[in-house]
Amino acid sequence: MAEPTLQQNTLFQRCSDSFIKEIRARAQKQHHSKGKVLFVHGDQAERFYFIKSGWVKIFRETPAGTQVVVDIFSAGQIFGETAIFEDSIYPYSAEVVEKGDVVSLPLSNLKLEMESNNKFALDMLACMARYRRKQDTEIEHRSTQNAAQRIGCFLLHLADPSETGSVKIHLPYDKTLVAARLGMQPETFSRALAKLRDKTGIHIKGADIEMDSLNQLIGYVCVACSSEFPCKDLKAAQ
Amino acid sequence: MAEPTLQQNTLFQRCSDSFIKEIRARAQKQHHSKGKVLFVHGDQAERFYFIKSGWVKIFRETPAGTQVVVDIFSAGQIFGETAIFEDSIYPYSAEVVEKGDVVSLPLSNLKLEMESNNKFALDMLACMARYRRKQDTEIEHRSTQNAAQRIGCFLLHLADPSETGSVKIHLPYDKTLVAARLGMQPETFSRALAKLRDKTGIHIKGADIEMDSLNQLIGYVCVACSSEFPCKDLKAAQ
DNA sequence: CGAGGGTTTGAAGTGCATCAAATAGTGTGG
DNA sequence: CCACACTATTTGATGCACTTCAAACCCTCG
Repeated sequence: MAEPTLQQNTLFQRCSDSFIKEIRARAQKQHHSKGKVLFVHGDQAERFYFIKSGWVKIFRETPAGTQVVVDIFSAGQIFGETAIFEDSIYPYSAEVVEKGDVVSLPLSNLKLEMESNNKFALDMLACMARYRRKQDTEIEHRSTQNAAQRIGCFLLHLADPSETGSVKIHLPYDKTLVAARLGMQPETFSRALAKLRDKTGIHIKGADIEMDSLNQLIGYVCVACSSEFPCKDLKAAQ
Repeated sequence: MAEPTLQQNTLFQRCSDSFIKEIRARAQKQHHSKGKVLFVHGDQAERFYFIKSGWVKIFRETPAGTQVVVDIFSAGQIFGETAIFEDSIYPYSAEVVEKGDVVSLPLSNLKLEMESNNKFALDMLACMARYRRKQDTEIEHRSTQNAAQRIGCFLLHLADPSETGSVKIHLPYDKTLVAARLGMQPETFSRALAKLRDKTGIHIKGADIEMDSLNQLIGYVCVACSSEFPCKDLKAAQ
Protein backbone atom coordinates (compact mmCIF):
# COMPACT_ATOMS: atom_id res chain seq x y z
CA MET A 1 0.00 0.00 0.00
CA ALA A 2 1.49 3.30 -1.11
CA GLU A 3 1.74 6.05 1.47
CA PRO A 4 -0.82 8.82 1.03
CA THR A 5 0.17 12.35 0.13
CA LEU A 6 -1.12 15.57 1.57
CA GLN A 7 -3.01 16.42 -1.61
CA GLN A 8 -5.05 13.26 -1.26
CA ASN A 9 -6.52 14.55 1.99
CA THR A 10 -9.97 16.07 1.52
CA LEU A 11 -8.88 19.35 3.02
CA PHE A 12 -5.97 19.84 0.65
CA GLN A 13 -7.40 18.38 -2.53
CA ARG A 14 -8.15 21.74 -4.08
CA CYS A 15 -5.16 23.59 -2.70
CA SER A 16 -2.85 25.53 -4.96
CA ASP A 17 0.47 23.90 -5.80
CA SER A 18 2.30 26.87 -4.39
CA PHE A 19 0.68 26.43 -1.00
CA ILE A 20 1.47 22.72 -0.95
CA LYS A 21 5.04 23.46 -1.93
CA GLU A 22 5.36 26.08 0.76
CA ILE A 23 3.99 23.96 3.56
CA ARG A 24 5.99 20.95 2.38
CA ALA A 25 9.17 22.94 2.70
CA ARG A 26 8.60 23.12 6.42
CA ALA A 27 7.43 19.54 6.86
CA GLN A 28 9.14 17.11 9.20
CA LYS A 29 8.68 13.40 8.76
CA GLN A 30 9.29 11.16 11.74
CA HIS A 31 8.94 7.48 12.50
CA HIS A 32 7.32 6.68 15.83
CA SER A 33 6.77 3.41 17.63
CA LYS A 34 3.78 2.39 19.69
CA GLY A 35 3.25 4.46 22.80
CA LYS A 36 4.89 7.67 21.55
CA VAL A 37 2.98 10.68 22.84
CA LEU A 38 2.99 13.42 20.19
CA PHE A 39 1.42 16.14 22.29
CA VAL A 40 -0.72 16.56 25.37
CA HIS A 41 -4.00 18.38 25.94
CA GLY A 42 -3.12 21.96 26.88
CA ASP A 43 0.26 22.06 25.12
CA GLN A 44 1.17 25.10 23.10
CA ALA A 45 0.53 24.18 19.46
CA GLU A 46 2.72 25.18 16.54
CA ARG A 47 2.28 22.21 14.28
CA PHE A 48 -0.41 19.87 13.04
CA TYR A 49 0.10 16.32 11.83
CA PHE A 50 -0.45 14.21 8.75
CA ILE A 51 -0.34 10.42 9.07
CA LYS A 52 1.66 8.54 6.45
CA SER A 53 1.21 5.15 8.11
CA GLY A 54 0.20 3.67 11.47
CA TRP A 55 -2.56 4.70 13.84
CA VAL A 56 -2.86 7.60 16.26
CA LYS A 57 -5.16 7.79 19.24
CA ILE A 58 -6.77 11.12 20.15
CA PHE A 59 -7.85 11.32 23.78
CA ARG A 60 -8.43 13.38 26.91
CA GLU A 61 -8.13 12.71 30.61
CA THR A 62 -10.28 13.86 33.51
CA PRO A 63 -8.97 14.93 36.93
CA ALA A 64 -10.48 11.69 38.28
CA GLY A 65 -8.13 9.80 35.99
CA THR A 66 -10.51 8.44 33.38
CA GLN A 67 -9.25 8.45 29.82
CA VAL A 68 -11.70 9.18 27.00
CA VAL A 69 -10.72 8.13 23.49
CA VAL A 70 -12.07 10.84 21.18
CA ASP A 71 -11.03 9.23 17.91
CA ILE A 72 -8.42 7.06 16.26
CA PHE A 73 -6.87 8.24 13.01
CA SER A 74 -4.91 6.45 10.29
CA ALA A 75 -2.98 7.00 7.08
CA GLY A 76 -4.10 10.01 5.05
CA GLN A 77 -5.77 11.81 7.94
CA ILE A 78 -4.66 14.93 9.77
CA PHE A 79 -5.03 15.93 13.40
CA GLY A 80 -4.08 18.76 15.73
CA GLU A 81 -5.19 21.35 13.18
CA THR A 82 -8.14 22.42 15.35
CA ALA A 83 -5.66 24.16 17.65
CA ILE A 84 -5.84 27.19 15.36
CA PHE A 85 -9.34 27.79 16.70
CA GLU A 86 -8.30 27.25 20.30
CA ASP A 87 -5.72 30.00 20.79
CA SER A 88 -2.98 27.64 19.64
CA ILE A 89 -3.61 25.16 22.43
CA TYR A 90 -4.13 21.50 21.59
CA PRO A 91 -7.65 20.56 22.74
CA TYR A 92 -6.71 16.88 23.17
CA SER A 93 -3.72 14.55 23.50
CA ALA A 94 -2.32 12.34 20.74
CA GLU A 95 -0.48 9.03 21.05
CA VAL A 96 0.78 6.57 18.45
CA VAL A 97 -0.97 3.22 18.93
CA GLU A 98 0.37 1.42 15.86
CA LYS A 99 3.87 2.35 14.75
CA GLY A 100 4.26 4.40 11.62
CA ASP A 101 5.38 7.62 9.98
CA VAL A 102 3.90 10.95 10.87
CA VAL A 103 4.59 14.28 9.19
CA SER A 104 4.31 17.48 11.20
CA LEU A 105 3.48 20.75 9.47
CA PRO A 106 3.35 24.36 10.67
CA LEU A 107 -0.05 25.63 11.79
CA SER A 108 0.98 29.15 10.84
CA ASN A 109 0.86 28.35 7.13
CA LEU A 110 -2.54 26.79 7.54
CA LYS A 111 -3.87 29.80 9.36
CA LEU A 112 -2.46 32.22 6.84
CA GLU A 113 -3.93 30.31 3.92
CA MET A 114 -7.30 30.15 5.62
CA GLU A 115 -7.31 33.87 6.24
CA SER A 116 -6.22 34.85 2.77
CA ASN A 117 -7.81 32.23 0.54
CA ASN A 118 -11.57 31.99 0.76
CA LYS A 119 -11.67 28.75 -1.22
CA PHE A 120 -9.53 27.13 1.40
CA ALA A 121 -11.63 28.53 4.21
CA LEU A 122 -14.69 27.00 2.53
CA ASP A 123 -12.91 23.65 2.29
CA MET A 124 -12.15 23.85 6.00
CA LEU A 125 -15.79 24.63 6.66
CA ALA A 126 -16.86 21.60 4.66
CA CYS A 127 -14.45 19.41 6.61
CA MET A 128 -15.59 20.82 9.89
CA ALA A 129 -19.24 20.32 8.95
CA ARG A 130 -18.55 16.71 8.08
CA TYR A 131 -16.87 16.19 11.42
CA ARG A 132 -19.78 17.85 13.16
CA ARG A 133 -22.15 15.35 11.55
CA LYS A 134 -19.90 12.53 12.63
CA GLN A 135 -19.92 13.72 16.21
CA ASP A 136 -23.68 14.21 16.15
CA THR A 137 -24.01 10.63 15.08
CA GLU A 138 -21.58 9.56 17.78
CA ILE A 139 -23.62 11.24 20.49
CA GLU A 140 -26.77 9.66 19.11
CA HIS A 141 -25.22 6.21 19.05
CA ARG A 142 -24.11 6.49 22.64
CA SER A 143 -27.71 6.86 23.72
CA THR A 144 -29.56 4.64 21.24
CA GLN A 145 -27.25 1.75 20.43
CA ASN A 146 -26.28 -1.00 22.83
CA ALA A 147 -22.73 -2.35 22.94
CA ALA A 148 -23.32 -5.02 20.27
CA GLN A 149 -24.90 -2.51 17.89
CA ARG A 150 -22.05 -0.06 18.37
CA ILE A 151 -19.60 -2.78 17.42
CA GLY A 152 -21.73 -3.72 14.42
CA CYS A 153 -21.79 -0.10 13.29
CA PHE A 154 -18.02 0.10 13.65
CA LEU A 155 -17.65 -3.01 11.47
CA LEU A 156 -20.00 -1.59 8.84
CA HIS A 157 -17.76 1.44 8.54
CA LEU A 158 -14.77 -0.80 7.90
CA ALA A 159 -16.52 -2.62 5.08
CA ASP A 160 -17.07 -1.68 1.47
CA PRO A 161 -20.75 -0.73 1.29
CA SER A 162 -21.03 -1.53 -2.42
CA GLU A 163 -20.12 -5.13 -1.71
CA THR A 164 -23.23 -7.29 -2.05
CA GLY A 165 -21.73 -10.75 -1.61
CA SER A 166 -19.68 -12.14 1.25
CA VAL A 167 -17.54 -9.67 3.16
CA LYS A 168 -14.27 -9.95 5.04
CA ILE A 169 -13.25 -7.39 7.62
CA HIS A 170 -10.01 -7.12 9.53
CA LEU A 171 -9.92 -5.14 12.76
CA PRO A 172 -7.36 -2.37 12.27
CA TYR A 173 -6.02 -2.35 15.83
CA ASP A 174 -6.31 -4.07 19.21
CA LYS A 175 -9.74 -5.09 20.40
CA THR A 176 -9.00 -3.27 23.64
CA LEU A 177 -8.53 -0.11 21.63
CA VAL A 178 -11.68 -0.66 19.59
CA ALA A 179 -13.50 -1.05 22.89
CA ALA A 180 -12.09 2.26 24.16
CA ARG A 181 -12.97 3.94 20.86
CA LEU A 182 -16.55 2.75 21.29
CA GLY A 183 -16.71 3.80 24.92
CA MET A 184 -16.87 0.38 26.53
CA GLN A 185 -14.68 -1.94 28.61
CA PRO A 186 -12.62 -4.71 26.94
CA GLU A 187 -14.68 -7.34 28.76
CA THR A 188 -17.90 -5.79 27.53
CA PHE A 189 -16.48 -5.68 24.01
CA SER A 190 -15.65 -9.36 24.10
CA ARG A 191 -19.08 -10.35 25.33
CA ALA A 192 -20.92 -7.93 23.04
CA LEU A 193 -19.04 -9.22 20.00
CA ALA A 194 -20.16 -12.74 20.90
CA LYS A 195 -23.72 -11.44 21.21
CA LEU A 196 -23.42 -9.78 17.80
CA ARG A 197 -22.26 -13.09 16.35
CA ASP A 198 -25.27 -14.89 17.81
CA LYS A 199 -27.67 -12.23 16.57
CA THR A 200 -26.32 -11.85 13.04
CA GLY A 201 -24.46 -15.07 12.24
CA ILE A 202 -21.12 -13.40 11.45
CA HIS A 203 -17.94 -15.47 11.76
CA ILE A 204 -15.12 -14.34 14.03
CA LYS A 205 -11.52 -15.58 13.98
CA GLY A 206 -9.34 -13.32 16.09
CA ALA A 207 -9.18 -9.98 14.33
CA ASP A 208 -10.79 -11.36 11.16
CA ILE A 209 -14.53 -11.18 10.69
CA GLU A 210 -16.50 -12.65 7.84
CA MET A 211 -20.13 -12.66 6.79
CA ASP A 212 -22.28 -13.77 3.87
CA SER A 213 -23.70 -10.32 3.36
CA LEU A 214 -23.65 -6.90 4.98
CA ASN A 215 -27.43 -7.06 5.30
CA GLN A 216 -27.06 -9.34 8.29
CA LEU A 217 -25.35 -6.53 10.14
CA ILE A 218 -27.39 -3.68 8.73
CA GLY A 219 -30.64 -5.26 9.85
CA TYR A 220 -29.45 -5.55 13.41
CA VAL A 221 -27.52 -2.30 13.73
CA CYS A 222 -29.22 0.43 11.74
CA VAL A 223 -32.64 0.32 13.41
CA ALA A 224 -30.99 2.20 16.26
CA CYS A 225 -29.65 5.02 14.10
CA SER A 226 -31.32 7.99 12.44
CA SER A 227 -29.10 7.94 9.32
CA GLU A 228 -29.99 5.46 6.60
CA PHE A 229 -27.33 2.91 5.83
CA PRO A 230 -24.67 3.87 3.44
CA CYS A 231 -23.70 6.55 5.92
CA LYS A 232 -20.15 6.30 4.60
CA ASP A 233 -19.45 9.98 4.20
CA LEU A 234 -18.88 10.03 7.92
CA LYS A 235 -16.06 7.53 7.67
CA ALA A 236 -13.20 9.80 6.74
CA ALA A 237 -14.25 12.86 8.75
CA GLN A 238 -11.42 14.13 10.88
CA MET B 1 -36.06 41.31 28.77
CA ALA B 2 -35.58 42.89 25.33
CA GLU B 3 -35.63 40.58 22.35
CA PRO B 4 -32.22 39.91 20.83
CA THR B 5 -31.30 41.10 17.35
CA LEU B 6 -29.46 39.22 14.67
CA GLN B 7 -26.35 41.37 15.08
CA GLN B 8 -26.04 40.26 18.68
CA ASN B 9 -25.50 36.68 17.55
CA THR B 10 -21.83 35.70 17.51
CA LEU B 11 -21.99 34.73 13.88
CA PHE B 12 -23.35 38.07 12.69
CA GLN B 13 -21.55 40.43 15.06
CA ARG B 14 -19.00 41.51 12.50
CA CYS B 15 -21.27 41.43 9.48
CA SER B 16 -21.58 44.40 7.19
CA ASP B 17 -24.70 46.53 7.58
CA SER B 18 -25.56 45.94 3.97
CA PHE B 19 -25.65 42.18 4.45
CA ILE B 20 -27.82 42.49 7.55
CA LYS B 21 -30.14 44.83 5.69
CA GLU B 22 -30.36 42.46 2.76
CA ILE B 23 -31.11 39.36 4.80
CA ARG B 24 -33.55 41.28 6.99
CA ALA B 25 -35.54 42.24 3.92
CA ARG B 26 -36.37 38.60 3.41
CA ALA B 27 -36.99 37.76 7.07
CA GLN B 28 -40.26 36.33 8.28
CA LYS B 29 -41.18 36.58 11.94
CA GLN B 30 -43.71 34.13 13.29
CA HIS B 31 -45.19 33.33 16.67
CA HIS B 32 -45.40 29.65 17.52
CA SER B 33 -46.92 27.82 20.42
CA LYS B 34 -45.58 24.75 22.17
CA GLY B 35 -45.50 21.66 20.00
CA LYS B 36 -45.09 23.43 16.64
CA VAL B 37 -42.76 21.44 14.39
CA LEU B 38 -40.69 23.84 12.29
CA PHE B 39 -39.07 21.25 10.06
CA VAL B 40 -38.27 17.56 10.00
CA HIS B 41 -34.99 15.70 9.47
CA GLY B 42 -34.64 15.15 5.71
CA ASP B 43 -36.78 18.12 4.65
CA GLN B 44 -35.55 20.31 1.82
CA ALA B 45 -34.03 23.40 3.45
CA GLU B 46 -34.38 26.94 2.17
CA ARG B 47 -34.37 28.88 5.40
CA PHE B 48 -32.60 28.94 8.73
CA TYR B 49 -34.00 30.29 11.98
CA PHE B 50 -33.23 32.91 14.58
CA ILE B 51 -34.97 32.72 17.95
CA LYS B 52 -36.43 35.93 19.33
CA SER B 53 -38.03 34.28 22.36
CA GLY B 54 -39.04 30.83 23.59
CA TRP B 55 -37.19 27.53 23.29
CA VAL B 56 -36.68 25.16 20.38
CA LYS B 57 -35.79 21.50 20.62
CA ILE B 58 -33.44 19.98 18.02
CA PHE B 59 -33.82 16.22 17.70
CA ARG B 60 -33.67 13.11 15.55
CA GLU B 61 -35.58 9.84 15.49
CA THR B 62 -34.38 6.31 14.81
CA PRO B 63 -36.33 3.69 12.83
CA ALA B 64 -36.87 1.88 16.15
CA GLY B 65 -38.75 4.96 17.35
CA THR B 66 -36.32 6.40 19.88
CA GLN B 67 -36.04 10.16 19.95
CA VAL B 68 -32.66 11.75 20.61
CA VAL B 69 -32.57 15.37 21.73
CA VAL B 70 -29.51 16.90 20.11
CA ASP B 71 -29.80 20.33 21.68
CA ILE B 72 -32.26 22.93 22.95
CA PHE B 73 -31.83 26.52 21.79
CA SER B 74 -33.21 29.80 23.10
CA ALA B 75 -33.41 33.52 22.39
CA GLY B 76 -30.49 34.89 20.36
CA GLN B 77 -29.45 31.57 18.88
CA ILE B 78 -29.80 30.29 15.33
CA PHE B 79 -30.43 26.79 14.00
CA GLY B 80 -30.98 25.02 10.71
CA GLU B 81 -28.05 26.87 9.13
CA THR B 82 -25.96 23.70 8.91
CA ALA B 83 -28.20 22.56 6.05
CA ILE B 84 -25.98 24.56 3.68
CA PHE B 85 -23.30 21.91 4.24
CA GLU B 86 -25.73 19.03 3.80
CA ASP B 87 -26.97 19.59 0.24
CA SER B 88 -29.78 21.77 1.56
CA ILE B 89 -31.30 19.00 3.64
CA TYR B 90 -32.02 19.60 7.33
CA PRO B 91 -29.87 17.15 9.32
CA TYR B 92 -32.30 17.17 12.27
CA SER B 93 -35.85 18.10 13.24
CA ALA B 94 -36.89 21.21 15.16
CA GLU B 95 -39.87 21.71 17.47
CA VAL B 96 -40.94 24.63 19.64
CA VAL B 97 -40.99 23.52 23.28
CA GLU B 98 -41.69 26.88 24.91
CA LYS B 99 -43.86 29.29 22.92
CA GLY B 100 -42.19 32.30 21.37
CA ASP B 101 -41.21 34.21 18.26
CA VAL B 102 -38.96 32.77 15.63
CA VAL B 103 -37.57 34.55 12.57
CA SER B 104 -36.83 32.56 9.44
CA LEU B 105 -34.16 33.77 7.01
CA PRO B 106 -33.05 32.57 3.59
CA LEU B 107 -30.11 30.17 3.51
CA SER B 108 -29.20 31.42 0.04
CA ASN B 109 -28.04 34.78 1.40
CA LEU B 110 -25.98 33.04 4.04
CA LYS B 111 -24.33 30.82 1.48
CA LEU B 112 -23.60 33.67 -0.88
CA GLU B 113 -22.06 35.76 1.86
CA MET B 114 -19.94 32.87 3.02
CA GLU B 115 -18.67 32.25 -0.49
CA SER B 116 -17.89 35.85 -1.26
CA ASN B 117 -16.78 37.27 2.07
CA ASN B 118 -13.81 35.58 3.65
CA LYS B 119 -14.28 37.39 6.95
CA PHE B 120 -17.72 35.86 7.24
CA ALA B 121 -16.44 32.42 6.30
CA LEU B 122 -13.89 32.76 9.09
CA ASP B 123 -16.62 33.72 11.54
CA MET B 124 -18.55 30.64 10.51
CA LEU B 125 -15.43 28.56 11.04
CA ALA B 126 -15.02 30.00 14.53
CA CYS B 127 -18.66 29.19 15.35
CA MET B 128 -18.34 25.72 13.97
CA ALA B 129 -15.14 25.12 15.93
CA ARG B 130 -16.85 26.26 19.11
CA TYR B 131 -19.72 23.86 18.47
CA ARG B 132 -17.26 21.09 17.78
CA ARG B 133 -15.67 21.66 21.17
CA LYS B 134 -19.09 21.61 22.77
CA GLN B 135 -19.95 18.30 21.15
CA ASP B 136 -16.58 16.83 22.09
CA THR B 137 -17.33 17.74 25.66
CA GLU B 138 -20.81 16.26 25.34
CA ILE B 139 -19.43 12.92 24.16
CA GLU B 140 -16.91 12.95 26.97
CA HIS B 141 -19.58 13.67 29.56
CA ARG B 142 -21.73 10.83 28.36
CA SER B 143 -18.97 8.40 29.19
CA THR B 144 -17.37 9.94 32.28
CA GLN B 145 -20.18 11.64 34.20
CA ASN B 146 -22.98 9.85 35.99
CA ALA B 147 -26.54 11.20 35.89
CA ALA B 148 -26.14 13.44 38.95
CA GLN B 149 -22.91 14.96 37.60
CA ARG B 150 -24.49 15.64 34.22
CA ILE B 151 -27.30 17.52 35.94
CA GLY B 152 -24.79 19.43 38.04
CA CYS B 153 -22.84 20.37 34.93
CA PHE B 154 -26.06 21.56 33.29
CA LEU B 155 -26.82 23.74 36.31
CA LEU B 156 -23.31 25.21 36.30
CA HIS B 157 -23.85 26.33 32.72
CA LEU B 158 -27.03 28.13 33.76
CA ALA B 159 -25.25 30.03 36.52
CA ASP B 160 -23.08 33.13 36.41
CA PRO B 161 -19.53 31.81 36.93
CA SER B 162 -18.26 35.10 38.34
CA GLU B 163 -20.74 34.87 41.20
CA THR B 164 -18.87 33.97 44.36
CA GLY B 165 -21.67 34.20 46.92
CA SER B 166 -25.01 32.40 46.99
CA VAL B 167 -26.51 31.48 43.65
CA LYS B 168 -30.07 31.06 42.39
CA ILE B 169 -30.84 29.08 39.28
CA HIS B 170 -34.16 28.61 37.54
CA LEU B 171 -34.64 25.66 35.21
CA PRO B 172 -35.48 27.11 31.79
CA TYR B 173 -37.91 24.38 30.73
CA ASP B 174 -39.63 21.20 31.90
CA LYS B 175 -37.60 18.74 33.93
CA THR B 176 -38.68 16.03 31.51
CA LEU B 177 -37.06 18.03 28.73
CA VAL B 178 -33.89 18.67 30.72
CA ALA B 179 -33.74 14.92 31.25
CA ALA B 180 -34.06 14.28 27.51
CA ARG B 181 -31.41 16.91 26.80
CA LEU B 182 -29.06 15.12 29.16
CA GLY B 183 -29.86 11.72 27.71
CA MET B 184 -31.68 10.21 30.66
CA GLN B 185 -35.21 9.22 31.65
CA PRO B 186 -37.44 11.60 33.67
CA GLU B 187 -37.45 9.15 36.57
CA THR B 188 -33.67 8.98 36.52
CA PHE B 189 -33.51 12.77 36.44
CA SER B 190 -35.73 13.05 39.47
CA ARG B 191 -33.72 10.57 41.47
CA ALA B 192 -30.36 11.89 40.30
CA LEU B 193 -31.31 15.45 41.23
CA ALA B 194 -32.12 14.21 44.74
CA LYS B 195 -28.74 12.49 44.82
CA LEU B 196 -27.06 15.72 43.70
CA ARG B 197 -28.83 17.55 46.53
CA ASP B 198 -27.57 15.03 49.09
CA LYS B 199 -24.03 15.18 47.72
CA THR B 200 -23.70 18.95 47.40
CA GLY B 201 -26.26 20.46 49.78
CA ILE B 202 -28.08 22.51 47.14
CA HIS B 203 -31.69 23.50 47.80
CA ILE B 204 -34.44 22.55 45.37
CA LYS B 205 -37.94 24.02 45.19
CA GLY B 206 -39.63 22.91 41.98
CA ALA B 207 -37.77 24.57 39.13
CA ASP B 208 -35.81 26.85 41.48
CA ILE B 209 -32.44 25.79 42.75
CA GLU B 210 -30.31 27.64 45.28
CA MET B 211 -26.91 27.15 46.80
CA ASP B 212 -24.47 28.98 49.06
CA SER B 213 -21.69 28.86 46.49
CA LEU B 214 -20.97 27.34 43.10
CA ASN B 215 -17.98 25.54 44.60
CA GLN B 216 -20.30 22.97 46.11
CA LEU B 217 -21.29 21.93 42.62
CA ILE B 218 -17.91 22.36 40.98
CA GLY B 219 -16.26 20.06 43.48
CA TYR B 220 -18.68 17.28 42.76
CA VAL B 221 -19.10 17.74 39.01
CA CYS B 222 -15.83 18.83 37.45
CA VAL B 223 -13.64 15.95 38.57
CA ALA B 224 -15.33 13.96 35.80
CA CYS B 225 -14.49 16.45 33.05
CA SER B 226 -11.28 17.25 31.20
CA SER B 227 -12.02 21.00 30.90
CA GLU B 228 -11.26 23.15 33.93
CA PHE B 229 -14.21 24.96 35.40
CA PRO B 230 -15.20 28.19 33.87
CA CYS B 231 -15.86 26.31 30.68
CA LYS B 232 -18.41 28.94 29.78
CA ASP B 233 -17.39 29.53 26.20
CA LEU B 234 -19.21 26.34 25.39
CA LYS B 235 -22.48 27.71 26.67
CA ALA B 236 -23.60 29.70 23.65
CA ALA B 237 -22.25 27.43 20.93
CA GLN B 238 -24.88 26.55 18.39
C1' DC C 1 -63.07 22.80 40.67
C1' DG C 2 -61.58 19.33 37.72
C1' DA C 3 -58.76 17.47 33.84
C1' DG C 4 -54.42 16.73 32.23
C1' DG C 5 -49.72 16.88 32.15
C1' DG C 6 -45.59 17.06 34.79
C1' DT C 7 -43.14 14.97 38.69
C1' DT C 8 -42.06 11.78 42.17
C1' DT C 9 -41.79 7.22 44.28
C1' DG C 10 -41.70 2.19 44.39
C1' DA C 11 -40.44 -2.35 42.67
C1' DA C 12 -38.24 -5.11 39.47
C1' DG C 13 -35.31 -5.88 35.39
C1' DT C 14 -31.31 -5.10 32.17
C1' DG C 15 -26.92 -3.76 30.63
C1' DC C 16 -22.60 -2.60 31.50
C1' DA C 17 -18.70 -2.21 34.88
C1' DT C 18 -15.69 -4.28 37.99
C1' DC C 19 -12.83 -7.70 40.07
C1' DA C 20 -10.62 -12.03 39.52
C1' DA C 21 -8.61 -15.57 37.08
C1' DA C 22 -7.89 -18.57 33.18
C1' DT C 23 -6.49 -18.85 28.33
C1' DA C 24 -4.63 -17.43 23.91
C1' DG C 25 -1.38 -14.98 21.36
C1' DT C 26 2.97 -12.46 20.43
C1' DG C 27 7.61 -11.21 20.47
C1' DT C 28 12.21 -12.05 22.46
C1' DG C 29 16.51 -13.97 23.68
C1' DG C 30 18.88 -18.08 23.90
C1' DC D 1 13.32 -23.15 16.55
C1' DC D 2 11.85 -23.31 21.40
C1' DA D 3 10.73 -21.64 25.98
C1' DC D 4 9.66 -17.70 28.58
C1' DA D 5 7.65 -13.30 29.59
C1' DC D 6 4.32 -10.32 28.73
C1' DT D 7 0.18 -8.67 26.78
C1' DA D 8 -4.31 -9.31 24.78
C1' DT D 9 -8.52 -11.67 25.15
C1' DT D 10 -11.97 -14.41 27.18
C1' DT D 11 -14.82 -16.16 30.91
C1' DG D 12 -17.01 -16.19 35.46
C1' DA D 13 -19.16 -13.97 39.40
C1' DT D 14 -21.01 -10.00 41.37
C1' DG D 15 -22.42 -5.13 41.91
C1' DC D 16 -24.21 -0.73 40.49
C1' DA D 17 -26.56 2.60 37.50
C1' DC D 18 -29.96 3.40 34.79
C1' DT D 19 -34.35 1.81 32.64
C1' DT D 20 -38.92 0.17 32.68
C1' DC D 21 -43.49 -0.39 34.33
C1' DA D 22 -46.87 1.06 37.57
C1' DA D 23 -49.09 4.15 40.46
C1' DA D 24 -49.49 8.10 43.38
C1' DC D 25 -48.96 12.93 43.86
C1' DC D 26 -48.89 17.68 42.60
C1' DC D 27 -49.50 21.69 40.00
C1' DT D 28 -51.44 24.58 36.73
C1' DC D 29 -54.72 26.37 33.83
C1' DG D 30 -59.05 26.54 31.66
